[in-house]
Amino acid sequence: MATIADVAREAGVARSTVSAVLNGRKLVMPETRKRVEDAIAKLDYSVNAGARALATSRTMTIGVVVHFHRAEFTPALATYLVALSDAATGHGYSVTLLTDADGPGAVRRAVAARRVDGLVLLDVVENDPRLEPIVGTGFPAVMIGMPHDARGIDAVDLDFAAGAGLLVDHLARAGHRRATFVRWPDELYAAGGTHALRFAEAARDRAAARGMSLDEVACPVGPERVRALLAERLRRAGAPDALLVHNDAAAAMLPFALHDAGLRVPQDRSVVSLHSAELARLYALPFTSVESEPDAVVHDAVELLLRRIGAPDERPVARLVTPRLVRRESVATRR
Amino acid sequence: MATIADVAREAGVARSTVSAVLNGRKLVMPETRKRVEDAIAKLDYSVNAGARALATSRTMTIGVVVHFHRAEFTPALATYLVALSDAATGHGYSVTLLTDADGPGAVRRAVAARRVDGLVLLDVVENDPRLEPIVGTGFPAVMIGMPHDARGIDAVDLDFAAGAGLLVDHLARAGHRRATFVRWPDELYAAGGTHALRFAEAARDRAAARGMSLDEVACPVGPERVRALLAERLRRAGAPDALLVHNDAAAAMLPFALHDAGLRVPQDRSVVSLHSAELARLYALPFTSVESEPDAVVHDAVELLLRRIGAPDERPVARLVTPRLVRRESVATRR
DNA sequence: CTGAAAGCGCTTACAG
DNA sequence: CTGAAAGCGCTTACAG
Repeated sequence: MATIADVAREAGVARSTVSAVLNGRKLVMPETRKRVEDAIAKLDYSVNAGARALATSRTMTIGVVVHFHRAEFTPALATYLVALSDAATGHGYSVTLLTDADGPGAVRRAVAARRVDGLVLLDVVENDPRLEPIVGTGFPAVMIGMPHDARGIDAVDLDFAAGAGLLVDHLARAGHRRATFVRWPDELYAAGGTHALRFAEAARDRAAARGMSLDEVACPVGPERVRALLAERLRRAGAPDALLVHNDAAAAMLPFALHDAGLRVPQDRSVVSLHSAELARLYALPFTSVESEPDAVVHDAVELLLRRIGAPDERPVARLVTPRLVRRESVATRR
Repeated sequence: MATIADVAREAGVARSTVSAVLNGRKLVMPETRKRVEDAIAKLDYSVNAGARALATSRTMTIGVVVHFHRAEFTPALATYLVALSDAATGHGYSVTLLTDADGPGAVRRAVAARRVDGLVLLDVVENDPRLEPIVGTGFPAVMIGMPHDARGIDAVDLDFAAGAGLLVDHLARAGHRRATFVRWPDELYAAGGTHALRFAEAARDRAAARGMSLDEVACPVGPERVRALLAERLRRAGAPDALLVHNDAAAAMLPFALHDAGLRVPQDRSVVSLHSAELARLYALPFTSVESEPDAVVHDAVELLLRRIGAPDERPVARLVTPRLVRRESVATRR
């Protein structure tokens, strides 16, 4: 493998001159530059990333910290990882995966070994143990998720409250005065799933403001149980003819539960939902909905992180991604 | 951040002695070792991974190359990525993500910049363009997937032929003489999805050997279309009362198609399937099946890759992971 | 505008 | 068993 010394020799210049044309720092005579570029091409030279990192104290890599529970069951994770890698590559950064059964250990080791210039933490929840190693250190990091106390760390997330507002408004404008709010199980709210809390609070507030009443159903985990529960609720006499859904498992099973109950959308039931974009694709969900915005969220996260790497001492930032309503004709107008 | 020089000073020894206790290469007097270890603890010292990499020419990181098409639609990808990262971490390696809309570009750059010691290529297909940058270079790599021509690169995959054998045998032993073989669309076989080919060929051979006849149905893409097609085939007069499935979309929709057709499993239809483990969990599939073995496949891939990094010149290896039959009472005995 | 020198934080022969 | 020195492949002041 050719080194910068080989290139310098081939071009008949000093190594520092090669370095100068490599990273465009200094002005180099066009003719000299040409000689260097020819030598680089001839020798098929590439900068050794590790050597550059040692000299600059910049690894040009970011670590993405996957929540250890997340690995279990998550069609969305890959989308975020690939999007992160693409976004980072666009800025000349690499992405290294930080996973660990033991949670904060992977973060601590990566930071200590100076393997990464910054961190992206996926799916941050309240009191997330992965924050421990970096809180107070000023190490550049950005959370995807929005815990109540950001502890001085930058954060990006979809604006779940605004999403709830869009969906409730959509039902209200269609004339619905009552809706079943199919939501996550209570444990999730208790465990600090802040997106769930933000959605639920906003949904209740907006519904109240709109004079709409909400029947809440906390859905369990597991496709079969969800399907059975939903079918039972749908069949109940006097059930509202609109559904507001914030629960991926429920959204996925809802078409089948509706089928089980012999109900058509939108003729018999209007449905709106907030769920992950991957879920919508995987199950071809036919509902008017607000979807997660992995590309936008990741784009902002990388942008914030790189800014933070460049300016570690600026005030922490929280950024909410504006949700969009995707219309799919699952809401009928009521008189 | 403390350096090895700080530790040496603190312990009153030479840097090389610190290095020796760090990587246990040389014998160090117990008392000296203790002084060094105390200094390390006191200064909270960690080796700078980049500096070590420069000195040893070993980055201790492996690149995982994600097929650019895969990002689109794949609940299984995250499982493989997390499993890879866990397995690599267990051997002291990091994992960096190599994605690129332009396919081989990411591989070429990572190798040229000496960012990685080796590569894991996920979901390799026939004539995979990601192989181009490394074929013939001897750069350590292992494919997950088993193209017809391995081009000198190590490969690991589930033994799809053996999986087909297990499933056909299971139906045959239960007395079935005919089955509908629900398979992938023709395009997939044409495009070089070698797992599909290996399964199909083995299924036909084994069925013939068992005196079982197979009605083949190539399933299209898209949940709704799959569901409709399956329901139609299931209702047909004289349709076989057993199904052999190798198509994830079809497996996912089959419970619903059976429901649409008013058929019960196993009373009306026996079903066996080979599909991804993630799919089985996500949809709670109730079929006796052979599932992908992400943990075993990834374990073997990492093992082969590390061996290859240590011995670049040994002959290429192909390893098949033995499939297991998971019984779920979806097959009834016929007389 | 160009080049010689020092340094980034390690490891590894090689003397002692 | 321990230590001084050279080197890994870069970048960056600093002279010229």
